[in-house]
Amino acid sequence: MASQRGEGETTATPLEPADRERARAIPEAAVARLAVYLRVLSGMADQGVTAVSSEELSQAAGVNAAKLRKDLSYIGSYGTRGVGYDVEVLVSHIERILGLTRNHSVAVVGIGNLGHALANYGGFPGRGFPVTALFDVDPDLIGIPVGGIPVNHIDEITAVCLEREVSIGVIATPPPAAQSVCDRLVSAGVQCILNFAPVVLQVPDNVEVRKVDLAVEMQILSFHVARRADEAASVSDGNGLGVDGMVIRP
Amino acid sequence: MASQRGEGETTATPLEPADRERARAIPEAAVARLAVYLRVLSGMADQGVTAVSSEELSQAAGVNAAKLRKDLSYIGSYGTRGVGYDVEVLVSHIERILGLTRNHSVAVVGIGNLGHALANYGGFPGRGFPVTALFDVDPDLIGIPVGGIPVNHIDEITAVCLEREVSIGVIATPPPAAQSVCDRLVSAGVQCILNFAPVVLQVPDNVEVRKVDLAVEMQILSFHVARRADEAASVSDGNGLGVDGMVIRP
DNA sequence: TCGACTTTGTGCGTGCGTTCACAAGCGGTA
DNA sequence: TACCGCTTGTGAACGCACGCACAAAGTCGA
Repeated sequence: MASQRGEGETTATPLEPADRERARAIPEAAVARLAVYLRVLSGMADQGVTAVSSEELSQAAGVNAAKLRKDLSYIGSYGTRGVGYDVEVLVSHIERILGLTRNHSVAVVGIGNLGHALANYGGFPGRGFPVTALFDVDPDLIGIPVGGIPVNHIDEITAVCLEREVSIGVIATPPPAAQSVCDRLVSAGVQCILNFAPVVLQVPDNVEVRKVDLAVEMQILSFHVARRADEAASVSDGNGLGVDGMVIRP
Repeated sequence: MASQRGEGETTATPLEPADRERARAIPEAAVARLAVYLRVLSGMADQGVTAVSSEELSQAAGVNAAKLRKDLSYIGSYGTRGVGYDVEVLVSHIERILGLTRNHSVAVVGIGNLGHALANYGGFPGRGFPVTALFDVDPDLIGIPVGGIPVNHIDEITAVCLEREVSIGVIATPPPAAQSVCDRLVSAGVQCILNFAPVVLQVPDNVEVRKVDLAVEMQILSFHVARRADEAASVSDGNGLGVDGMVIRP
């Protein structure tokens, strides 16, 4: 982590002070949507589309057109009134704001089913996220290359992360190991963590954690299944009476 | 597997009308947190803890205590003032609200790296989500069991989903196939979809979609890396010190 | 050059979700 | 039984984000 930004020359495009100001003010929700816009725009660019209106783009991204324009306004005014947005221009500005002009070296910890899948994505979806280090505790895995990267023992995490300038750590371990792995990543200077383990991680303030929690996602869906089923039931059973005779539906 | 929910008598515990009313009013964000509370509580129950205060529970779940109490109040008043909550009671009420008293049969479409990983979880984290069907287009995969379930051809999706009463579809296909798979799931009567493909799915209003988007997650982290780097840069124009006094430039 | 049309950028009202703060309620204790 | 301390449950204030609606600003055709 120490020399992530090289001295003198850096591969990353630094943000203009005006943009810094902006970046600080972008709502988290808008950042997530910007990433979606970026993907849609990239797809359009690949198909030779050069210009797009907020209406078209918003529809492709599945959001409200006004919201999209507001989101884009957070990063500056790069549209042309009466015409729309230049796809290339928008792509490059979103990439810049999202920090995608620099490479983010990724380490995956826990090479089980999920870890394998993640490692094999190799250079994550959307590029710019090369997986450069893999870790596990299983002696049978150490040294075996997965997706082209040999697996290191987890004890080497600090040294390897520093050496390869890992900026994002992905935790794909069993739940009991997650917090300990997290602590090690943090002490190796990793400030951004993507956590697949169903555990609430405790981290210092200066570390950013995003969690991907399958169980929670499934349970949210389950909630909706149940809600739907109950709505259907309450329509079909037809008495509209609550537990103690209280009328729920007027 | 065909008779997961018997005809006539259902294994699912129906919600009382009073709870139905409540379930409808629970904010989406709160539902997600309830799932987290549930996991923490289950862990506590396994360790023999029988009672817990909102303060303890909120800390373990990584949220504000007041928010936790409000979240719990959405599902009813099951705490004891001056004491706290009974773990078992809370677990069973959250399970009921989230619809976890019934089994939710899951189909995974796209048996690549990720699909394999998902299928092998076998009965999803937290139980209650048995994977009962797998689909792919690759002829080499058809019939091969993964995690105990043989892979079906995707053309059989409607028949198999209906037969096995699939209520949740998981899309783990390459992006170009996702929308088509989604359409097929919907026409097979699946109303809840968990989408891992980096595509914005278009679905009818009565279908619930949750998406897990690795690229977006990585890019959000990237944004934070960039923001941090810029903050450090704007601070360090002289002292070379980072946020917590750590030397960024040796 | 002018006018009509199109689309952006944004000020503002609205609604939802979070947080605060306190009254209500319960168990323990004298 | 009456009091005390603790914790819940929730009313109310706050803040953020969404969406509307419109002015500003640009293009295109005449």
